[in-house]
Amino acid sequence: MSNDAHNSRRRRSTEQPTLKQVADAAGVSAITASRALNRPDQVNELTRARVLEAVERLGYVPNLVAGSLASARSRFIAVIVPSLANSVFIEVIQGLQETFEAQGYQILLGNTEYDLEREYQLIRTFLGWSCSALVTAGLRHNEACRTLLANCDKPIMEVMELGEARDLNVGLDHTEAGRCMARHLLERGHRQTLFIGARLAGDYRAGMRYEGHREIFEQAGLTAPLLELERGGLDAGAAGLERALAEHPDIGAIHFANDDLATGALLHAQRLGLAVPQRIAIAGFNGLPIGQHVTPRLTTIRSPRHAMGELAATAVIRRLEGQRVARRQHDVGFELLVGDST
Amino acid sequence: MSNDAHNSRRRRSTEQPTLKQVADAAGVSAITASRALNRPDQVNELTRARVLEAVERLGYVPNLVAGSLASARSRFIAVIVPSLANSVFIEVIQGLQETFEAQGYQILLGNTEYDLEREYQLIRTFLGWSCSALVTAGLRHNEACRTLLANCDKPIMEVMELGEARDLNVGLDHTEAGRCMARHLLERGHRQTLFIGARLAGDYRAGMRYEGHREIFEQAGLTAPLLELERGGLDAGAAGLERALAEHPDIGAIHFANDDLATGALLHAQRLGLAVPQRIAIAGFNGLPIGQHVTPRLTTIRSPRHAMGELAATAVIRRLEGQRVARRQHDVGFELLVGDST
DNA sequence: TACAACGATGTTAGCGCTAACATGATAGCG
DNA sequence: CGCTATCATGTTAGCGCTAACATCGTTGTA
Repeated sequence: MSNDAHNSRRRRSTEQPTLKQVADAAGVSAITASRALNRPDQVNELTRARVLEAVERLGYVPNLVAGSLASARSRFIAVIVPSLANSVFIEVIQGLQETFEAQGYQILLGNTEYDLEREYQLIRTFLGWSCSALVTAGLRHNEACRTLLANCDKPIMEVMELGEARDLNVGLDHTEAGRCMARHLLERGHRQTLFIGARLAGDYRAGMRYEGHREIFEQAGLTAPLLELERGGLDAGAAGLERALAEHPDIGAIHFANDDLATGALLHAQRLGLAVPQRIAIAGFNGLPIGQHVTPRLTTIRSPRHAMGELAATAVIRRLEGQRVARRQHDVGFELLVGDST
Repeated sequence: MSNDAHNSRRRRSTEQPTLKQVADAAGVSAITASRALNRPDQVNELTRARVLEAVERLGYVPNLVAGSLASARSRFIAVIVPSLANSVFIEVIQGLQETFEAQGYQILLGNTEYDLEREYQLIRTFLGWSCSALVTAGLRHNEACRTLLANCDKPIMEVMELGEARDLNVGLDHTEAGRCMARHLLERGHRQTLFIGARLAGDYRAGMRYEGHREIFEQAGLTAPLLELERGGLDAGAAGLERALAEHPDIGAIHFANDDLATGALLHAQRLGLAVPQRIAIAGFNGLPIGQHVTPRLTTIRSPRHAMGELAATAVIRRLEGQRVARRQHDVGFELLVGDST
């Protein structure tokens, strides 16, 4: 005995009401109910009111999966970053999220852990979710990933750095940032300097800053040695300072790849009783708040990371809405914050 | 003239190959191809090899939207946090993400900005995506949200704090943490103390810590005034210190709601030439690395946030796989880190 | 008055995949 | 040898929604 019209092969799992039920309750067809919810201007105001009332009464929650399948569009934006441990990416994500969510897009966040193969897998997954657009941190991808991106007609936004982007690009010139800090150190009279970074294979943008740094010092006829650490963070910065003093006793300034390292070193110098910048000058990158609170204030470079996220999202949204994007490439620039540590 | 069998109402948008095409290329039916990809043990090894070869050759990317609709299951886990600006949530998210992604689940991240109405909207959206489970930070939700959660048969995990959870719960007792620090301050001989927090309506867990703090001091016959700031962060901590000294000149110790505020205050005290802890003792909460790098080291409470995420994810996964979850409620505890600032 | 133009709504046919059931071949066993 | 159990694969019928086309009344216009 079937208690239903045709229970031959039913498999509705949840008892959630469907759009059809809402439509029946409102006395309209399913498509009208759909339009009432998604294209309000295409239905009569009274009809819409009845549909909304039925939605409310039945506690209808639209099945977005079905909607995406039918329309071949989801309102997902894939966002792929190499790390969540680094606050830099968090700030960009925040800018992206605020802007996208305000327009009704949902972010799908992927974390590659600096692994390009994982990036490929993530992009595959996200494409499988018919995401509307892709935002990735960085311009470097592996072969498979480049193929996937090339064969995909969705907007692709590459953020953080500037360069030969596939499609849209919002970022800053890291090589130039490295040059900028190097020039500052030179101006301050530092001749014996060291660049300290961590895991530069992954954080290749730090490597680019080192290249800029080296360029300037070599132009001045000076060497610019590099010290690469196994890990990042405050502890690593402190350890890096120790190693620097041991391996390069005559060093006068250290250009750190980021503020975490630099702050760790600066606070450690305090503990060691080393005068900063007299005995050793310290510079960072990122312009994190902590750098402006330590004494002496850290010399660093600040980039508009939140704005970078907003600008990137805005450009993607314009593209998705079929509008022209004014600039495919946008340099957000950076700002040298001269503190008292150099 | 149709160049296709029946182009009456075609609307395939992308030219992405479908599972059917893969199946044809491999000489099997669609369902076999599906099984080859999703239930490898249910198909013959050779058949599977042929399917995988076809997948590779055609560059097939599974349409996860269609799969989810058909199976009424997605591999999404909704994760809802009140803020991304606070590194505390980031660490929990990292723990969640690592664990979930390792099991093939994708995180859908929502940010409520401490707004319970936004939380409701996010949960609606995520349910619309047929997420497999929901992880939310905190036990407080608004009426609509509670209804939604009550009528939803998916695993629900509430993290960060312990209490009357709807389903699963992993967290720590914030009231007890507040008591713990208060006892420490009492032991150190501090009688005139002040609790400083920011935006406690949103960060109600800080409010719970204050309640614990007050309880202990009132039991000792002492008052425990509260100073609430408009904003958080290092700057706010510095400003809070100034206000505390102005409004409570006889104060000997400040219990800050978190390490950001405490560190800001501690570094500002340095600049002001105030001896910490002799003139003013400072305590925080969270156990952030920076607190262990400043001089004097910050007294604080560390909670295992990364582990909290891992444990939460593990429990949810067990539930999803139909296994029994040993403990519906799990207290991850906390640890008093006695520094030199108290 | 006839006809186009438009607005509001409905009908039909999928989107690409998988659950449920069906089938057929092979193995195991008394 | 007939029976059931098991494995590998196929057929059918949706999942819940929306695109595309169709319909029907109402207006405006020559």
